[in-house]
This record gives sequence, C-alpha cells and structure tokens, in this order.
Amino acid sequence: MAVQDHTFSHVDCEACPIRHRAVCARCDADELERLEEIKYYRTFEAGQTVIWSGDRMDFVASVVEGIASLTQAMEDGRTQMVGLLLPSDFVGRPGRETAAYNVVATTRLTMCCFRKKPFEAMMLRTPHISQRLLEMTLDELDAAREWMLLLGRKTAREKIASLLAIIARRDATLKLASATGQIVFDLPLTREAMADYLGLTLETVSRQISALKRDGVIQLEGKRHITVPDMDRLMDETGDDTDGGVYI
Amino acid sequence: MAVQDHTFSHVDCEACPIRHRAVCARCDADELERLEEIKYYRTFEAGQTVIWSGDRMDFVASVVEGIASLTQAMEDGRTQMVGLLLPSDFVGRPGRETAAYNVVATTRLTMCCFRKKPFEAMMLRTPHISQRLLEMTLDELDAAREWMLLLGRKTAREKIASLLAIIARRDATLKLASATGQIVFDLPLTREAMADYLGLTLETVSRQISALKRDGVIQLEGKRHITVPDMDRLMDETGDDTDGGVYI
DNA sequence: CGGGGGGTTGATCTCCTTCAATCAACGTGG
DNA sequence: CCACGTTGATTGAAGGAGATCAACCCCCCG
Repeated sequence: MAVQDHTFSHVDCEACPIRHRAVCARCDADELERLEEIKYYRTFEAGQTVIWSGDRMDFVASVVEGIASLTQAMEDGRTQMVGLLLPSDFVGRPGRETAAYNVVATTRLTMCCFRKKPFEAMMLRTPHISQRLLEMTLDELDAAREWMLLLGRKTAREKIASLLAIIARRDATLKLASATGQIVFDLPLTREAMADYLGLTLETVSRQISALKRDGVIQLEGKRHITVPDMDRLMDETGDDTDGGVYI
Repeated sequence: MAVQDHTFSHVDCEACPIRHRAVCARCDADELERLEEIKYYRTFEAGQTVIWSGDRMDFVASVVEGIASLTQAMEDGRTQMVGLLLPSDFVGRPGRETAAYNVVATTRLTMCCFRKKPFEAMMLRTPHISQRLLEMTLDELDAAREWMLLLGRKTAREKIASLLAIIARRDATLKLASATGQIVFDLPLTREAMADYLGLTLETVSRQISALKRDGVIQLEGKRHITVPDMDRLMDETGDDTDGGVYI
C-alpha cells in the first residue's frame, strides 16, 4: 500500500476513507458534525512511538492510514506484540487515564484523534458510537483469542504461515482481487516485529521464511515482497482447521 | 469455594450473588423485571461440556457460580484455553449465531441464561446493558492481551507462577483477607487444564509446580491445596513488572 | 481386587534460542 | 568516489528448555 500524501489537516468525515468501518461508522450526519468539533489529525513517521505504556492519554483515536503496533514489554526487554492496528482500528480506552500498551507506528501513520473527555461525554449520549465500539471490541477479542492459540500451541513454521496468510488475506480483500489467483503483497513488518508478534526470535522468523521459500510455499523478492502461488498450500501450513471452508 | 446447593430454579435478580458485577449490573428495577422474563438457569456438573464450538447457540449467559473454561482446539488435538470464566463473566456474543469456542464446566457450574433474540432486542433499547457489556469486553480484551505476553514470552516457571498469583489474588479478594499474611487456596484446575491454559504440557506443569515447592515458593498439601508463605516472593517469580506497586 | 483418573518422575529427543559471523543496501562525511 | 557505520536480514554452530515417551504412584470407586 503506497504511502499517500494527504496532509489531513482537516478532512470532512463524509469523505473519510474509513468512514464506514471505524468507530463512527453508524453515526448520522448530525453526530458526525459533533465529532468534527472534537477531532484532530496526527501523523507519525515509521518507527515513531505514538504513546508509551503508562503515559497519560487524553485522546482516543482511529487509525486512518498506515499500520501501528500495540506491544507489551517486560523489564528485561522481552517484548510481545498484542495487537496490529490497521486502518479503521480504534486506539485507547474510554474511561482509562493512562495507556496500557506501547503504540508504535510501523509505517507512516495517520490517526484521527478525539479529545477524550468530550468523546466520553458523547458516548453516553450517542448509542451509535458505543454500539459500534462494542462490536469492534468483540472482534478484537476474537482476534486476540485466535492469537492465543497461535502463541500457545503452534510451531514456528505454522506461526509464520499463519501470519503470512492473515496479511495475504487482508491484502486480497483490499485489492478486491479474487483469492484464487496468485497473491502478491509486501510485508508491512520487519523480521523483528514479526518475531515480537509471533513470540519467536527474529532468527527463527528468518529461518522459517527461508524454509517456506525453499519448499515453494512462497516466493521472495528482496526482503519484503512476497508471492503466494497457491493459497491453499499456504493455508495447509497454518495448521488451522480448513475443512474446505472459505477463508474469510 | 464450596459448591453450594442452590437449585436456582428461580432467583430474584435483586438477590443474585453477581447482581453488581454481571452484565446486568447497571440495570434498574424496571429493566431487571424485563430480564427476569427472558432468563432461566442451567446447571452443569464438573467436566460437562456446555457448548461445542460451531454449535448453534440461542442464548447468552452469565456465570453465577462455579468456573468454566473457554477453549480452542486444532484438528490434531492441540488445545489452548482462551479464557477462564468466573462468576459474573459473560458467555456468548450478541449477534452471533454459533459458538466460537468450546465451553466446559471446570467445577459444578450454574449459569443465568438469556434467550438470545429477546436479549439482543433489549440491548438496543437498554443502553445500560450495552454499556456494561462494553466495559466487560474491554476488560476481557486486556486480560487476553496480558495472556498473550505470558504465552509468547514467559518461561514455564514464570507461567506457573503467574497463574498461581492470579488465582491467589482472586481468592484473597473474595475472602477479603489481607494480602500480607499467608495465602491459602485450592487450585480449581487439573494439571491438564493448567497446561492448556499456559500453553505447556501437563508434565511440564507438574515439574514446575514441584520445582516451586522444592524452592519454598509454595507449599503443597495433596495435589490441589496450596499455601503461599510470601506473596512477594511468588510475584518475583512471575517476571511481571512489580516496581513496588500493589498487585490489584 | 481390578481399573481408571489424576499426578509425578525419569530418559531422551528436538525444536527453538542464543551467540556469532557475515552480507546487502543505504546513507554520510571526508 | 570510496571508506565507514548503520540497519535489516541471513546463516551457522552449540546449547537448553520444554516436549515426548514411558513407567509408576496414589487414591477412589465399583
């Protein structure tokens, strides 16, 4: 996904690329108008930290463009990514004073921020927002639980295949390409970020990617550009229950 | 926690033991009355399966008494617990037709079930319910993410210590005992269930419990009865960030 | 008495980590 | 333009934490 050049100094909500998927998806014109009053945009370069865990946080936000990661760290440096934030995903928790995780921009990142106090007030008056947020939170909980299975029980090879499958699937839906043909995409993550996501070391990530390449499951150009010649083959490697189902 | 003998054929919501923590916590008398109309109780013996993943589910529920586990399984039998359901926890997802996980009663279990359709209809009219459900879901998401760190990055010993600490803490608050003295509790889980929760084998669980006992971190009577002579010592073993904070 | 469920312990194996060397791409300053 | 440092990635060798396979124990119950 090419980085775009929008400045986002101000964008009309109606024209927003994540209008129908974000926390504001159910809002009517009137409600959007009130959101416009409390929103502002912030942009971060790849690698920049958006928030440190424990920091005071006086906004919540939607990811508009780019990718961010949610990570937790132990004192000795061991790090686990606990969420990958894609466009339309929500950041922050209403009712909470401080950030619970580190948020880092993985790519160039634009967020639509809402001042927390007014947003919380608005949530009480606007069921459309809480309803959508509940739905999104339930989805995230499902994703987190799927990831728990991966972290707790999958082999390194299965972990890598699962991550590639998720990214491939997401990219395929974005591009509206049929999932039957070759799937081509760029990894939005470094090997280290992948390792943090998968609960592995970056060396193991590198080795397993090489192994999948050697076995013809994927093709690599450069470090990041990936071709999946046969999606079913990749799915077989994930260890997931496929039983002929469609991978949504 | 002793298994109680309530039949729960019908209990007045006002007298319910989880009245102030469950999904109905914020409901007023009027709203409770409407909930009474769509609720019914079900009880399961330890070991019984409440729902199989994929099964049609025409209710949602609150755990009233006992413990249930939420598990995900791979075809080859590898199993990962993705949630431990304690009294007041919510089961099921409004808007979803089929169960996403296996739900198994770990102890004798009583649930307060709501017929799904009327419950969903009521949610739309009753912000008190959705608000509370959102709050509970956000808490569960945090718990799931904490568990991701455990699964992805902690050693077997740290995993065991973390689980013991969580159970000890919960029991201490239930008993309103000061957390400073000795903490004594019974494990509500078999070694196998612990293994499924921690992403380990039951042999490793057994070995690590023996090691913690050998090192004096815990004392064991029988297989399940545990004494923690020094909670700080146990916390040190979890690998978590303590920096003098109170363990809530 | 036999059997089964839950648990412990031992021996061995293996997958992943750790430590380390090397490489390619890139920018930067002399 | 080249030397140099940096960053991200690959690959190798060695070691170890946890898995696997297996024997055995304890206790309860029919």
